[in-house]
Amino acid sequence: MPRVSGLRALPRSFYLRPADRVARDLVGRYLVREIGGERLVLRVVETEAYLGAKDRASHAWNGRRTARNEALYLGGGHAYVYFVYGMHWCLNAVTGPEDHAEAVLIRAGEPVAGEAEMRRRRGIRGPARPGEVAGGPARLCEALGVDRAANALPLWRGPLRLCAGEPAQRGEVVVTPRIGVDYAGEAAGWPLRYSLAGNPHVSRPRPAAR
DNA sequence: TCGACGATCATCT
DNA sequence: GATGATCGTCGAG
Repeated sequence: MPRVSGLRALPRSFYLRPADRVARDLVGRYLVREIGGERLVLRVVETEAYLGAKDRASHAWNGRRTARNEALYLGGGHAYVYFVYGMHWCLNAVTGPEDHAEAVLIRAGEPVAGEAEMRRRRGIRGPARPGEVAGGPARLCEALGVDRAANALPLWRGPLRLCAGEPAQRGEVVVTPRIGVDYAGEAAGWPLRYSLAGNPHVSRPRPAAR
């Protein structure tokens, strides 16, 4: 398990860059969740960038703006949490200037602190296999108790925040197409998924086996 | 071990 | 009325 040293929240300026840059830079950082008197910490091992209006896989494709995705337009550093498939929540960090609607989907994390509580929230009894606790965007949200209530929260402070810590080295990050966006035409092939090479907590490691 | 499929519902057409 | 930025289960090999 990685060491945690001085969890300082990333400043708001960290997010005021294009989503692909932020997505790459978030790998290896820490996601801290304060809930129910517990501190839960994950090391981010997998992210995906969504590029807003020009990106067919994005909820903001073609300028779409609805009550559901309103948080995407808040500007860099805010959380965008949405509900999918009738039962799952997914967490994004909005990036770039207000109204650009770019974001980074946090897809997987490695438990660093509070793993027992995360297992409890996930309904896992006994030891968890690698990736079982937070290997996947919906699993990650369930483990951290992230749902609609976390939508639009600021990530640079408060009960849900992204913190510094050693970012991943250049050669440690694998870049591949995004997961589950086959419907998105050309955008489906864009290399916007970033994961820690060989890390067992990454979701769906099989297609990215290289 | 792997692929197929059903669950389940907010959101949009 | 259709469709997901998913996951767990089940059956086949």
